[in-house]
Amino acid sequence: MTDPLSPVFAALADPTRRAILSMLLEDDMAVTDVAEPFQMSLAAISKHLQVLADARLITREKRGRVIWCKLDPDAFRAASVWMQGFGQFEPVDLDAFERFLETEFSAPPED
Amino acid sequence: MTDPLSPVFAALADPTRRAILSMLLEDDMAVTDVAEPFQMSLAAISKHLQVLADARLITREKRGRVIWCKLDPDAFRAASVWMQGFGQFEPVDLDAFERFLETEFSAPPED
DNA sequence: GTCATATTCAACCTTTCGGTTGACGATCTC
DNA sequence: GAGATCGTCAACCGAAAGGTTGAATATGAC
Repeated sequence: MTDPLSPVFAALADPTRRAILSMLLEDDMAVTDVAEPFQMSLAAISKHLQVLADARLITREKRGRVIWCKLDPDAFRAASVWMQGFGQFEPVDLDAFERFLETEFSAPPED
Repeated sequence: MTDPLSPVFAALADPTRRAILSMLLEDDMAVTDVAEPFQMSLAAISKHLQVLADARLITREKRGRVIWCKLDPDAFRAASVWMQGFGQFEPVDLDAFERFLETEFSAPPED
């Protein structure tokens, strides 16, 4: 079953994991540092990070004996897009937004 | 614990519940009609609807012996706003999006 | 090589989740 | 009132979630 959305929302359903994501918004972090503010075992945090990685909300990269965790925006975007389908009955003109996105993505990057 | 986000994401984590929400996007529905396309008992669907209602993603209103379910946009919006905090480091040109929103909201509707 | 550090693995426990079935209360129809 | 329909409740079940502890595995420092 290829349902990428379920693991994303399931991962976001836990306040500890959302807190971790907020921390990672500031900066990439090592596992031990992620665990520090929480009153639970390192193994528990390690599991939470695994859940986040399975949902592709974060990536982990090993450098030396330290594993660095960083946010991965892709899964956020997919979930966000799905949710915005339910924003349709709010004031933003979605057709206009789509036209905006099209020009936004098709335009050659300037520098 | 007042954590409104956790039940919302937990509710969205189940594909059956997301399918129900998509159906409600079309129109308000009675519980029996919601259950019809699914291969599970009415009681199971009833539980799913309870979860969605607890998360305030839907509201239910009893008229006669029929209970009508309808989407409630507020919880969607709250979750969507939270997620957009993590979309900020994505490639979409946010400044351009803001300009888009501004014209979108300030321009008098043309026809 | 030895010792400390960083992280995961494995086994376990308790609680929650998602489903079932059968009985029940309300409501409409006749 | 009798009978069908709408929806929930209650009890149960197996699987998954979220935590613990203790051992294991890499790696870095000396």
